Amino acid sequence: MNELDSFDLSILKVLQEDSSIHMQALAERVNLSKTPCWRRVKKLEESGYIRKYVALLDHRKLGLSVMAYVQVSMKDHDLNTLQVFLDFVEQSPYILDCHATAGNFDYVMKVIAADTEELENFLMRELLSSGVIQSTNTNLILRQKKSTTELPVK
Amino acid sequence: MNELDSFDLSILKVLQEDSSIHMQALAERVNLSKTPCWRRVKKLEESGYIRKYVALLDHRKLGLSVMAYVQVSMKDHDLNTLQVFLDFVEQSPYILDCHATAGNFDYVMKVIAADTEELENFLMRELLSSGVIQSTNTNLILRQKKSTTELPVK
DNA sequence: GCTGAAAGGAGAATGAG
DNA sequence: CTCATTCTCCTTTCAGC
Repeated sequence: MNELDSFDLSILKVLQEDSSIHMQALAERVNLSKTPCWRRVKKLEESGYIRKYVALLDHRKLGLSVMAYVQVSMKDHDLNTLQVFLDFVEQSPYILDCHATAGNFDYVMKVIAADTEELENFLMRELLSSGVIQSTNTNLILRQKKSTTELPVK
Repeated sequence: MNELDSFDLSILKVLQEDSSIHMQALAERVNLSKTPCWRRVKKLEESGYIRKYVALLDHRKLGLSVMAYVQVSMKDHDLNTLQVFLDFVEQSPYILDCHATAGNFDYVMKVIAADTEELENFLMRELLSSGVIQSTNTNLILRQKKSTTELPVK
């Protein structure tokens, strides 16, 4: 699948807002009839434009009220140290995002926890005890103003 | 809906991984039969534990290869200035996240764009021209190591 | 390529035990 | 929760534009 036309883009837009929409309603919203609309969706799934369908949960209802950005500097930058760190990141459910950034620190992570105590425990017991971290800098998130999974399509 | 039991938590876990799963398969994975499983899902939707169902897209395939954290300081902190900024944030599709943080800056935003030029344009033309920003600090994301919408359930 | 219709089947939704 | 039933909608195939 090489290029997306405006129909494909419209479909992606709708689905990343609400994937529980029925094929019939989706078709109407993008001005197609059911069959071609369905075919396009399948194509977008197969070609990987649509990675997956997920349910988004309410973190507050789940008792996860503390979020923070944690900047991390590594002790060393050899492959082994890196791998230990990345394995840790992958495995930890508290870490929602982790990116290597240009700047003073090696990585920025977005972390979620039930409360500051759990966050503290995570940072001290789990993260630092992995042995590969030189220093961290934690910025608590005071208020979440916007958080979306919708990419700017079109 | 007050408390979630282990069945509910299992359901949430599965659905935030893959919401395209069929009710039958979901029921089997959480060791329930179809009907009670379906009833629990509906309850979780109605009570707001499940906020929405969405499709996650591949940002690279969509030509969005540049991401950055942009830290922002406001000129003033009166309600009006704040509102102008938040309206701008809400309205801009480039801004995926925006949080008020404890620290030197007022807000941290996660921004996505096609390339550095588009990012630059966004920052200079759109963000700064809103007139309420004092200063910004941009950290390009070099490599995305982990990015998940799955919350630590249970 | 698209539309429209139509058939079949799968799965969602409901009600009773 | 299980069972059984209803019913909606998905999915495919066909025709024709």
